[in-house]
Amino acid sequence: METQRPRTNLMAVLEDRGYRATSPRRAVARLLERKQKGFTIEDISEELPSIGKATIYRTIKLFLKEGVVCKFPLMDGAPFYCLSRTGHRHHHSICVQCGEVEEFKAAPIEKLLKDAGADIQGQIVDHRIQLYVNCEYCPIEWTR
Amino acid sequence: METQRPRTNLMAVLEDRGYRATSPRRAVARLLERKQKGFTIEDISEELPSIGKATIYRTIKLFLKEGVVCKFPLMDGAPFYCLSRTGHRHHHSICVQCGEVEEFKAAPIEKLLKDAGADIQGQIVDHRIQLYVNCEYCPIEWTR
DNA sequence: TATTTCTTTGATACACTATATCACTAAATC
DNA sequence: GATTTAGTGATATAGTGTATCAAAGAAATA
Repeated sequence: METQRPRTNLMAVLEDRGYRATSPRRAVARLLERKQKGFTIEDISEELPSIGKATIYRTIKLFLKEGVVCKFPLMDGAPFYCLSRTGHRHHHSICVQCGEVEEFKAAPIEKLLKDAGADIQGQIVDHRIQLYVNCEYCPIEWTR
Repeated sequence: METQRPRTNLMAVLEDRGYRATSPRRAVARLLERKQKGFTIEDISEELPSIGKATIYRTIKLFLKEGVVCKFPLMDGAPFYCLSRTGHRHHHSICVQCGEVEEFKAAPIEKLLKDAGADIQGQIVDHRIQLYVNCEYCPIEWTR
């Protein structure tokens, strides 16, 4: 049996990859593991004021490289991060009100777009999809 | 009959919207109208060195607001711009080698994702799709 | 066309996200 | 415990973009 949201042991990932287990990394890892929603670097930095910002950036970037954290733009382009729960290729739906992030998988993009009748020239190398949503727990705001 | 790539009269768009026809704006408009590919702010600034950078940013932002220019991130997140040829809702495929940008339309995202079997929670408010491709005129590089 | 009004410009300072540098610290290894 | 080497924090710097504000110049009016 598995919980609905399996959480990676972030520190273990780094140690497995040969990185050192330092206390700043442990602190960031612990904090991220408790995150239920997406976050900004500023969020992390404010919650761990004793850790240098450069280290926050470096540590998040490390997690990003190791595939346990994802980065994507909000609607206004501002960078936003979240824990990757599956590790597999996926996309994100971000609640524009509360910052909750859900992962979703879709058919391979080529098939998806072909089925949709899109006419793509050339060979697809990579792709990005972001969905901005009102999550099921947030009242819908029609101000946009 | 229409050419394959109808080009907007950018200056006319601004004048129709009540903005003043200044010479920096005319210069940017003329330059953009000749662009066959995507571009960065730096590109424009280098090609129009006598125009202040703030004005370049302001003018591109104006075109963005009026819907005749699009902005999106490259694979590394760097901002990239292109002329909008259709004006309608669409997505972009960007050649990772030459910067050529093609617009494509797809079925409404809800249908597209539903057909693909994606399980989306909540109400979709907005979405972004970027395809990174090798365009038909660029040799495929397998270095990635 | 001269005058007035009000938008726009360019220079500059600043904000924000992120990386580079480098002396110092602290893990891991010997 | 000493040595080696990776990592840290402070700071400077880079890149993208906006705020400010005096000066310039469109457009409107007389």
